Amino acid sequence: MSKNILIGGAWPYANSDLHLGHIAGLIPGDILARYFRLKGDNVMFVSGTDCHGTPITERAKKEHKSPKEIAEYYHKRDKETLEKFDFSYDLYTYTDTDFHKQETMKIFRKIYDNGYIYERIEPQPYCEHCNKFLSDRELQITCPKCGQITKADQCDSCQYVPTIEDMKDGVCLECGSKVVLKDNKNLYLALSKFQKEIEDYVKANDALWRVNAKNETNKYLKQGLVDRAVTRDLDWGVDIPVEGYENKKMYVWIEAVLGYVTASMKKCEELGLNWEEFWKEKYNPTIYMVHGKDNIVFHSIIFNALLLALKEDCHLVNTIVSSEYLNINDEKISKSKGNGTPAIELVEQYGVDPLRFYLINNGPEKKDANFTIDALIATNNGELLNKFGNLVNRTLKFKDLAEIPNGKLASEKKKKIEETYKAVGKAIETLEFKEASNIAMDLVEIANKYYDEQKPWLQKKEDINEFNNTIYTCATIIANLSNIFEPFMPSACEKIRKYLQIAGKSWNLVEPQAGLKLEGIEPLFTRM
RNA sequence: CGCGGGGUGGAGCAGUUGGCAGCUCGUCGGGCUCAUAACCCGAAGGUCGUAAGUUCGAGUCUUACCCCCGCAACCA
Repeated sequence: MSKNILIGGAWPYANSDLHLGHIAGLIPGDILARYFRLKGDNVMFVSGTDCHGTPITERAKKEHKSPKEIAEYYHKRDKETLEKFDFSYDLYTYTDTDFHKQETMKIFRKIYDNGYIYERIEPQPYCEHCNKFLSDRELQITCPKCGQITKADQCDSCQYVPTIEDMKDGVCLECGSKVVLKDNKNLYLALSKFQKEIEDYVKANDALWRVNAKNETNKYLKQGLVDRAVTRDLDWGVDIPVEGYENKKMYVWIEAVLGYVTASMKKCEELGLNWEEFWKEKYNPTIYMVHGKDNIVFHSIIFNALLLALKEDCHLVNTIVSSEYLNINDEKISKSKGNGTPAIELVEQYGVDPLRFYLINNGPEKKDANFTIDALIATNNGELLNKFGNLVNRTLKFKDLAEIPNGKLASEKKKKIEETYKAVGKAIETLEFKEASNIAMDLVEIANKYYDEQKPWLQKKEDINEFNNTIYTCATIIANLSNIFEPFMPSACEKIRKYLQIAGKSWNLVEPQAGLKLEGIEPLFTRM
């Protein structure tokens, strides 16, 4: 009975390299995707690069490039980074494709026709010199509360959020001219109409959500959902499929979040599948959204509201998988501190498995976590190499051992393996990834203990049958570790499968072939 | 009364519905030699930030207080 499972990884924004914090927040998605595939479920794991929005146009202007050039550069770079981290996306696309733009426009139009997107005319700061309406962040005002000069989205020093009245004396950040207030029309998404439905939905689904996801979402619900403008006065983005809005673009969060839908449509189209299996109520899919804590409300509230507004029997997001933040050397990752080393450089230097395992085992699952190179080295040498790598090596490269002996799997170890599948699976399904990796590692320790108790180096001289059983049992444990660790460290698992000629991956007990020649066994991990 | 996160053996952390305080590393002692000097066994080390309360029982619930961290922009 395979289930339809849609997993959406947050869309990286195309204006800087991905750093380790991004990877830490996205890795749970890959764990889920790999695990459910092993279980035989019908998985669709999608993401892509978010190409639109003001920060990219600002950056393009500064570098005398087009927004498209910036977006394409970072899309390529992010895609390569994610591949090097072994992310198993079914499709990693970007929002500037014609397909995405066409489909999001269709969805937008449907929501408009359904009456959940409506026009509102209201005064907005306008720069007569630049000849354009200014967004809050393009406007400079004197804060009426504390008197400081600040951008108009929020006061830099006292956090006050300016009203439209406060903006009438502002100046354009770009040219310094004083602005005027002028009527502008924008389209608004009627979030307020979904207050009740989203409240009920959250109550019914949040059992597995992290505390941060519940709190953030409830904070907004408690304040009452406020309608949000979904059009922007920009020239870079997705067009508005409504008459009279030819010179505006779609609010980036609206179309970016719809990327989960368009990407799975695209992939299903390529494969000749029906995308509705992952999104429509009648197919009973399970939907996971994976991202950092600052993305929560866009997925728990706005995205769900869009799905509701479509009125097409869409299934809502079941589970929000929201990570906390990763600090580097006890400091927040920031460009000004220069500690946001591009993740791609780290993975090239230290290898994918150690970084993945570290981020899973010590990552920001429930609270902010810290990353240091020393801790990475300790995890690599102590946990991975000394325990896991050594188990593989001492078994498969036992002195003068040429092939997997014809032995018998110790029954209590067989039981242990089966229990481990169950326990790791349960931990993954309840989003306890740190716990899951610990349980998996316990099996490694059990195997090392068993090895020492059996003393195969003595058995080999004294009782060859016992020796065969010991090595066969350990080889079987190793074979199953290649399944159990697959969601965490796919590269190392691939190596094991190659050594033991395990054909398929699965979430069931496998046994290696007795008589298999043991050749070309290389260490799984390298000492740092 | 701005918001949020956190204080658990030397370090880093786990403790989900209250029920004998756990894990990894480090330290000390022992065993083994198959293995990338890796592995295994044992030991020391904590009044769980402070105080009061609820309870047969509190790291876990309540209240007060103390301390640490983040909160312009870049930024998950």
